[in-house]
Formats: sequence, structure tokens, C-alpha cells
Amino acid sequence: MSHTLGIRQAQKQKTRQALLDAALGLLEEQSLSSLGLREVTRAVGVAPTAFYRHFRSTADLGVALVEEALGSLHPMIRTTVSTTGDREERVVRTIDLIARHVDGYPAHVRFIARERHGGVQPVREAIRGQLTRFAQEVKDELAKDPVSEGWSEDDLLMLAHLYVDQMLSTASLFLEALEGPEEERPARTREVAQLATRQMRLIGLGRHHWLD
Amino acid sequence: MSHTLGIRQAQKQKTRQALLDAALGLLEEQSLSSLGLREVTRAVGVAPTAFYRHFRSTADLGVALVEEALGSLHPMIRTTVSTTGDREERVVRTIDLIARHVDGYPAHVRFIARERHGGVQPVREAIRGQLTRFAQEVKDELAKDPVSEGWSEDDLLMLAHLYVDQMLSTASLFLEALEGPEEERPARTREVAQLATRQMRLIGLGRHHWLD
DNA sequence: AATTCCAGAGAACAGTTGTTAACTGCATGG
DNA sequence: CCATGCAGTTAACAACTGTTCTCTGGAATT
Repeated sequence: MSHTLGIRQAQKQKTRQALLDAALGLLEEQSLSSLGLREVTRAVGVAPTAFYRHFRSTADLGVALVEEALGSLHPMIRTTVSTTGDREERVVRTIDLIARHVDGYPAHVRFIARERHGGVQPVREAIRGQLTRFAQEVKDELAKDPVSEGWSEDDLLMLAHLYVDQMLSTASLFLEALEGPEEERPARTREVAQLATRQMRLIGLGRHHWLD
Repeated sequence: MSHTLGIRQAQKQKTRQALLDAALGLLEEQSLSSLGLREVTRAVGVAPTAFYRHFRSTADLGVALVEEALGSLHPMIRTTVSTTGDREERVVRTIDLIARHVDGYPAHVRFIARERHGGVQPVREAIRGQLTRFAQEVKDELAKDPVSEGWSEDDLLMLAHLYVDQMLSTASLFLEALEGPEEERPARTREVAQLATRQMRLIGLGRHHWLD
């Protein structure tokens, strides 16, 4: 299916990716709304005008970054929620998976957390769209669980949103631990994991008694 | 107690407040990290250099805004959590109070939501400090409730953080409803209130069965 | 082999930025 | 009443920004 693209297209995609990577790096210490196009091209080592061959503006680049950061996450979410096993075990595995993801893609996580409520409207909307999709998918998985018998669609979606928010908040806490002083890192990471685990457990308890 | 300050100090505080207000306005469509000092002074109608009489930098101004947005909120939080009455009634009253606050100070709410994970470290830390204080205060109020008998300090704090996060997330949703198209506003506001109410209710359920 | 296409370079533009220095005028305290 | 303090002004600076137009070299097409 996938056609091997020519030297030309390949080189273009390479610089495009370089721009995205450079931007993600620069966004560690600032917000998208203050990211300059010249700043990005300088970091890559291309002329400022080359930027326009790939993006209309930095806002446009931001939307592309949302796709990169969240687009490939859907299968992971689905499998996470639907993994079998003990209730407690599932919670622990989910938290662990979040921790692993933050470890593997810290810049992506920071970008999403930062720009979700950031100053660039199209990016905010792109993130909101992806998170809504996540909530829908989580809802679909929750619906399969026998615990969800008798639940209304609205209530399932309500719970799904709560889970999605909780996951994001947890990811952000893991990131803070990762960025803090190195010697405190293991301890802080454990603390965050424990906090998140108990919060998820409490939400799970609420879920089981919802229909009382 | 409060000494009536001279004409001089009064005028100074007046421009200082004007700078804060102008900044808050400008931050509706951008992040703090892209807010320029000249931009702020221009909006107020003073010379750029006058800025330095009040703040070292825009980051410094940001920290002052955190104080303004969250500093006066502590008594409200305390009384909210500790209000008596039916369990369901308390939830509804809390959500209503959040909605009222967002209505009264939308720019403050947006600022906090935006800069909590924003690109300016000192501001992030100032917000984190205030939210930690909130969590502590919520914990203290929760501890007084007979439902909390047998709870460990850690678990109380865990729940308090969950409540604080939930409040912030709800405030942000109310804000989105407020900023959306005018004709959808009442409906969206009702939907958000209903969603938030059920999420709080579910967390409350988890709380009641925590020690099972 | 000749032609078209197009990613990236280069130069120039008007405007913007933060920061400095020296100033002015007025409220303040002696 | 007079000298001091200090909020705010004015002017100038080097550095930076996004965007335009023109150009070039080499891959792609014929």
C-alpha cells in the first residue's frame, strides 16, 4: 500500500520532522504563543522562509504537534482500559503505563498539558477534539464491562471524562517528578504513583456503588 | 489599623492595578510567556519604562496576578467545603459556587488554568503553592467530618487533591461554556453543571466506601 | 535529453521588542 | 518653606520579529 516516496518528498518530510522536533524542544521553556518561526528555523539550521513550505504559521505547526503527540495514542488507551485481570491489578497497570509513556515522551506530555488551556485557539480545539475521542473510546470499553450494566450512556461518558482527566493530571505529576532534582526523582515518582493509584481506586469504588 | 496612604502611594497603586488589569485583559488571547511589557504599558497609556517602577519583568507581574486570582479565595474554599446540609445539597451548592465565581472573575480563572502548566516557571510554582494550600485547607475541613473517621492523613490529602483538581477542571469547563456562542450558553452551562455534579457525587460515593 | 517543478536560500522591509540613561514635576518630610 | 524622593517621561540603542519577492539547484516528468 505505502508507496516509497522519491528523494524529494523524503527530504521534505525530513525537514518537516526536524522543524517539529526543534519546536518541541524549544517549547520546554515557553508556550506556543511565544514561539517564533525564526527561532524554530534557526534551531534546525534552515532559512526562515523554508518554514512556509511546511506550515502556514506556528499555530499550524502546533496543530501538527497535537496530532503527533496524541494521534498515535488511541490503540494504547483502548488496550489499557480493556485489559483483563484483578481490579486492583488493572489500576496498577494503568498507572504504570502512564509512567512509562511520560518517561518515553516527556516533551509530548508537557506540550499537551501546557497547550490544552494555552493561548492558541486552534491548538486548544485540536487537543479538545482528541481528548473527546479518548473519552468516547474509554466509554465504549467501559460499556463492555459487566459492572456497567444498567448505566445510562450519559453516566458512562461522565465517568470516561473523569478517567481521561485523571490520566492527564497523573501524567503531568509524573512529568514534574521527572523534571525535579535528580536525587528526589525515584521517591517523588513513587509518591505520585501511590497518590494516583489511590485516587483511581477511590473513583473505582464510586463506580461500583453508583447504582445503589 | 489600615493607614490611609498619601496621594503618592495611592497613585502608584492605581497604576499598578491598571497594569495588572490590562495584562489580565491581554492574556485572554495569549499566554504570559508571549506577553510583552510594552504591550501592557501601551494598553494602560503610560511609558514603557514606568513598568519597572512596579515589576521587574512580566514574569514578576504574573506572580502578582496569581496572588490576586487565588489569594483571596481561601476563605471561600473553607466555607464551601464545611457548609452543613444534605450530602447531595452540598455538592449542588459547591458546583453553583464555582459557576458563580467563574461568572464573576472569568479572566482570573482563565489565567490560572492557562498558566498552571504554562511556560513561565515562577508563575507555575506560585500557582502550585496556592493549590497546595487549598488542598491542605480542604483536608482540614474533611478531617472534621465524621465520615473521615479512621482515615489516614495521607488518604485525606489524596482526596483533597482530587477535589481541588476536580474544582479547577469544572471551573475551566464553565469558562468554555461562557466563551462559546451566546445562544448555546445556558444549555452548555447546565450540561457542565450536571456533569460536574455527577462526577462529584461519584467521588463522594467512593469516599463513603473507602474503608470497606 | 530537455523541460518543468519546487524545497530551500538570500536579501530586504517595516515594526516590534527589552533595557539604558538622563530628565521633570510634584508630593512628602524636615 | 525648602530640599529630598520617586513615579512617570523622553529618547535612543541594538536586536529581533513575520512576511514579501526573487533566485537557484537538483529531482521529477516527458
